[in-house]
Amino acid sequence: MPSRKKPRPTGEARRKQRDPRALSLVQTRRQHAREIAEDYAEAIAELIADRGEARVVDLAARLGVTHVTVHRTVARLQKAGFVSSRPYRAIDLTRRGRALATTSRSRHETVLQFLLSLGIPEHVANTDAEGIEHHVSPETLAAFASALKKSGL
Amino acid sequence: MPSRKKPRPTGEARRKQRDPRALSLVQTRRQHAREIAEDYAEAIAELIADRGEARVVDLAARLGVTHVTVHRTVARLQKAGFVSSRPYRAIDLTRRGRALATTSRSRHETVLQFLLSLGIPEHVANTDAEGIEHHVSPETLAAFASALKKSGL
DNA sequence: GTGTTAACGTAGCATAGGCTACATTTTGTT
DNA sequence: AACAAAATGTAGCCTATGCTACGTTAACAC
Ligand SMILES: [Mn+2]
Ligand SMILES: [Mn+2]
Ligand SMILES: [Mn+2]
Ligand SMILES: [Mn+2]
Repeated sequence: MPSRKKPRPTGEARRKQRDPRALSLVQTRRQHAREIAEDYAEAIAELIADRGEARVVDLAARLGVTHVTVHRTVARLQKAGFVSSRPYRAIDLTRRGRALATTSRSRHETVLQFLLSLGIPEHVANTDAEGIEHHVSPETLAAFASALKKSGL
Repeated sequence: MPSRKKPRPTGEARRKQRDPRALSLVQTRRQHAREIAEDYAEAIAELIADRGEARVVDLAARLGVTHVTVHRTVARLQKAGFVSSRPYRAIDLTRRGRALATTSRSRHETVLQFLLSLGIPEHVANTDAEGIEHHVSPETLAAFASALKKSGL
């Protein structure tokens, strides 16, 4: 038996061994932290493409929250480097924001098409895809795309 | 042109027409609100099955959070009627909690098996399933189960 | 039985992300 | 130019969910 002398660290560092499955839950929480950035980036890019600009009210209507929530969130996303905005002006994506929008949109579309290919009704597939998209690893995304290609033939 | 006289309601009730797609995002947020209850119920049921009881520390290790977070969350779940607990004692599921655990566990398992059937590596499938499970409608769940049955033959 | 320690609980802090109510600015109409 | 309305911003509230630090209780070893 090893003679451990070191006074164990305080706080949560010791404790019962962390279950390895906990990593999946931690990862899921990280994905949730990124989820809003992804949905906003997608929505902003879409609004700019469809109407030339993305306004706070448009985002609010698109995302189902109040303009106040959008305002605060945009400020946070700006601090995080995804968007740029000035008072009373339309919202723009930074280079990083555009990159996020592109990959998110593509992944969202793949997930949606995959669900539709399983025969899920459109309305349901839309909602499920909105949630699922943020939890799909590159591996799973590739598997979805590949299954889609096969079924699409 | 209709002569509208009514002073529009204050607050956010008027505003630009809400995009119908916003409903999906609202639904996704609702699912997130339920997610922790589902994961806790699953974990508690599992611990009880595996070790006879579910302790705060075990849940913390299983879920990847501190015991403090577990403590507070359990209190909230108790208020919501999913668990019962008393100071310094093990945590129990109520009837409702057991029902939630059962359906959550089953859905989780279906999602996981479906991903595995697509050839996703186990480690990745575990993590993806952990996030995806909470966003799978009954329709999609049925489609997964059905695809699984076919592939399983 | 006493002492140590693990488990549990509490206090207090932070961030994210919802909201309403109200203030300000911009924009469009006359 | 002036007014009305829409858009945007600000103040302040709430809940959920994470954390560290520290106090208290229960369990176990001797
Ligand atoms: Mn989404
Ligand atoms: Mn689960
Ligand atoms: Mn989960
Ligand atoms: Mn999610």
